Amino acid sequence: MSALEYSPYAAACPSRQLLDRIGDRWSVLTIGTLADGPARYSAIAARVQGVSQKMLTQTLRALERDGLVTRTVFPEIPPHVEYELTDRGRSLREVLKPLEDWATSHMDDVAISRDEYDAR
Amino acid sequence: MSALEYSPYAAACPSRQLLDRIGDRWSVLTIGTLADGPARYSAIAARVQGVSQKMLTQTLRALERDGLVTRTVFPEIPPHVEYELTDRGRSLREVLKPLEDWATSHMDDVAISRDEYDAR
DNA sequence: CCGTATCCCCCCCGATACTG
DNA sequence: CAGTATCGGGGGGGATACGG
Repeated sequence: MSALEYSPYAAACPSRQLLDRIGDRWSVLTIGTLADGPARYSAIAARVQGVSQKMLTQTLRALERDGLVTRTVFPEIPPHVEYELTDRGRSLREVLKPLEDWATSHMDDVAISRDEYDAR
Repeated sequence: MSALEYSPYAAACPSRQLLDRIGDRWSVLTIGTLADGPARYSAIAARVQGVSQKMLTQTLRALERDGLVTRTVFPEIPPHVEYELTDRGRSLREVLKPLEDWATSHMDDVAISRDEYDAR
C-alpha cells in the first residue's frame, strides 16, 4: 500500500490507528495544553481536569512514541520532567485547534438539538 | 457558564462531551462518508469497513441527535433510508477533513517513529 | 515530583438471532 | 433493507499502593 493509498476507511489501514490515537480524548487535550509551550507533568495534569495519573502517563508515552512530543528529564531532586511538542506535534495541533474551537462554538446549538431529540 | 467560557479542559464542561463524540472513530468515518452526499445505510456500512451493524446504527443515532445528520425514511418495501449531513454536520466535516488528511499524510513518519521507539 | 505496578469493575462492542 | 434485542468477553481506565 503506497502512501497515497492510505485510507482510514479500510479496517487494516495504519492510518486508522492514527485516527484512533488522535480521537483519544486525552491526546487532544494534552496536545492542546502543550500548544502554549513546554510544560511539566504536574502542570499538564492540572490543566487537563479529570485525567488520572495512569492515563496521562500512558497518553504522553503514546504521543512520544509517535514522535509528537519530546520528554526531557532534568536530573534534579525532586525530579523535573518537561514535555514539549515536536514539529510534527505542532502540525497536528494546527488541525486539532479548529476542532476544539468548533466544539466550544457549537456546543449551545448541539445541546438544544439533543433536548429536542430526547423530547420526541 | 456562558458560551465564551466553554472549555473542554474542564471535566464537567459539555464541550468535552462534544469532543468525545467527535473523537469517536466511527463518527469521524461516518461523517467523512456522508461528505460526498446522501447515502443509504448499506452504502455507509460498505464504506466504513469493519463497523458492526450495532455500532453504525448507534453512531448514526448519536449524530442525528446532535443535529449533524438527518435521517429520511422512504416508505417502500424493501425499506429505504437515507442519511445526509446537515449544515452543522458539513461545518464539522470542514474541520475534520484536515485531520483525516493529516493522518494519511503523516502515517509513514509516525510508523518510523514507532519502530525507533520500540527498538530502544 | 514523577512515575510504575496491581487489582478490579464497568461498559463498550462484537456476535448472533430475530422482525417489520 | 434496515434495523432491534440480548448475551457475554475483553480491555479501557479508575483507585490505590509503592518506588526512584
